[in-house]
Formats: sequence, C-alpha cells, structure tokens
Amino acid sequence: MALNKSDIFTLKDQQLALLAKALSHPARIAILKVLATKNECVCGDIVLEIPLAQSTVSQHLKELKTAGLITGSIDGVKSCYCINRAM
Amino acid sequence: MALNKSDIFTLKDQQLALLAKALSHPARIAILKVLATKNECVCGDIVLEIPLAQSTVSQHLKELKTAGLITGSIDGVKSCYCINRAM
DNA sequence: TAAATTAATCGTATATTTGCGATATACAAT
DNA sequence: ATTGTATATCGCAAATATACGATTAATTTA
Repeated sequence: MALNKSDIFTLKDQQLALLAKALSHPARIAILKVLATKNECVCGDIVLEIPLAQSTVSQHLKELKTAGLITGSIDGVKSCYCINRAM
Repeated sequence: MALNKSDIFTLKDQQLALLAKALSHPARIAILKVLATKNECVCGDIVLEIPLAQSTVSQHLKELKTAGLITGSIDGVKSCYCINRAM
C-alpha cells in the first residue's frame, strides 16, 4: 500500500468500516447473540456456546470490546462480558 | 480450520456476517456514499472519486454487488451501478 | 479498419485475519 | 504453599483480503 488508509478515507468512513468489521465474523455475531439473551455473561459460558477453542473465543471477545460493542469486567478469576447498550 | 464454518454457525449468522463484511472496508463505504448521492452511477465516475486504482475499485464494486448491496447494469461500454433499494 | 475508451479479470505481492496449542497470569480453594 | 480454575496472551501456520499493473474484451469514435 503506497498510502495509508488514514490519508485516503474520511474518519467517519473508517469508523463505520471498523464497526462493520467487528460484526463481519459469524463467531462474533453468535457471541453477541449469546450476550443479548443472557444477563449472566461469564466468559466460560460463552466458550461453552461457541464451538471454537477458548483462546479463539477470547480473541473475538477482545475484538468486540475494542470495537466498543461489548464491555468487560473482571470478577475475581472470572471475566464478565455484556453488550454495550450505550453504543 | 478443522471444521467448515458452515458446520459451526447458523446460516443467519453467516449471512449477517457476510453483509457486515461487505461494509467492512472504508473504500466500500465511500463507494456506497457516492452512489447514495448520485443517480448517475457510471463506474468511471466512482473511480474518479475514490483514490484507488481502477482495478481495485472494480474489485470493491464486485464485492458490493455480490453482497447484494448494489446492482450493476451495462450501458454500451460503460457500467452503471446503483444502490439496491430493494435490500 | 484503426485507435481510443471503459471496465472486468488475471497474476502476484503484501497485509491482515483466523484458529489453535502452549504458556502466562491471577485468583480461589485446599 | 500447593493445586486447581478461569482467562488472556504469545507464537505460529494457514487462509483470506487488499492493492496494483498488465492484459483482455467490448464498445465507440475517428
């Protein structure tokens, strides 16, 4: 790439694209659905619902969090994730 | 990948992810914006608005069309693209 | 017919994403 | 203190996406 994306496209277009990218994998859609139906949102529960390795689910959770679609809080040894309703 | 995505995730989740994927690049967002503001939607006009090579823009147009977000019709030597309002 | 125009496709290089096992970290329980 | 549990991160391999120039194909114009 000769030019950086940030030089080519508007910030708004880039932000919208990033949001769409966060939604562009079925695993992340599935995770969001799990979070949408449960209020109990411990990471381990999500891992049980999604047929992927724990490390992979953790990665997807991180991406959703980075995109601002979910929030995560630590409760002792567990991690609790929730849909970010403020979005 | 041991299993195919189609074995793991629901069809709905996959379809939604594909739609999001089509929107997950700023160039494609920008192209959609161009199409949204112009009724004249000749490929060459789009190429002039997007600072990428003609072949690259053509590729993005193809992806948007595959996703069903736009329609394309050939008018002589030109290609006319429009937002798919039926979506 | 020859030259120019328009747009799709091909081939290829590079970058990014995805997935996993292994490991690290942090707390809980014994 | 040791062991177990929960989750994040690392390192890597494979798959996919992105971008471009060159080429092709199909028209239009001179």
